[in-house]
Amino acid sequence: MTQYWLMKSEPDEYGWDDLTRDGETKWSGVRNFAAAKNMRAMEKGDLAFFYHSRTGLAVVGIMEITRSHYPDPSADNDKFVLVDVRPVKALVRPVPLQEIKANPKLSDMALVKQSRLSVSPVSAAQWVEIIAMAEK
DNA sequence: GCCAACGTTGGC
DNA sequence: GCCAACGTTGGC
Repeated sequence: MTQYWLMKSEPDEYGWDDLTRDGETKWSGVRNFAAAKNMRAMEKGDLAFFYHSRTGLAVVGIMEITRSHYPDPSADNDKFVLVDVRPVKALVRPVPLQEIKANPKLSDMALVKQSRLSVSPVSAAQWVEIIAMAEK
């Protein structure tokens, strides 16, 4: 069963355009236990939204997890992991945080409830809802 | 750029 | 093991 996720990055640091240019990237730099736990739960083939934080504030694209978690060589212990991701496609229209917050169907999203969590789970219903919003 | 929220660290 | 201090994130 495919699981769904949402992963944040600041577009100034590493944005959707960088990912599409690279074709694939290692999702690194996560130093938060809750986020790392979510990364450990990811499986190859899972899908994830790419969210632009700070200066973008919108869900912009869809990624696929191409490699499940493995140790982060830049971490000084084994608590933190990496996954590999590739871009699947950009959303027809980016879905802004404002609209997500305004949508009662999405009020339970970790993105809304726990804004600082950089890697969070998305339910199938939430996933479908955001795709629908992008196609409006 | 500011600051609130919250996760982590470290002294006790 | 608790909790105050500190650091980081991310919306505004």
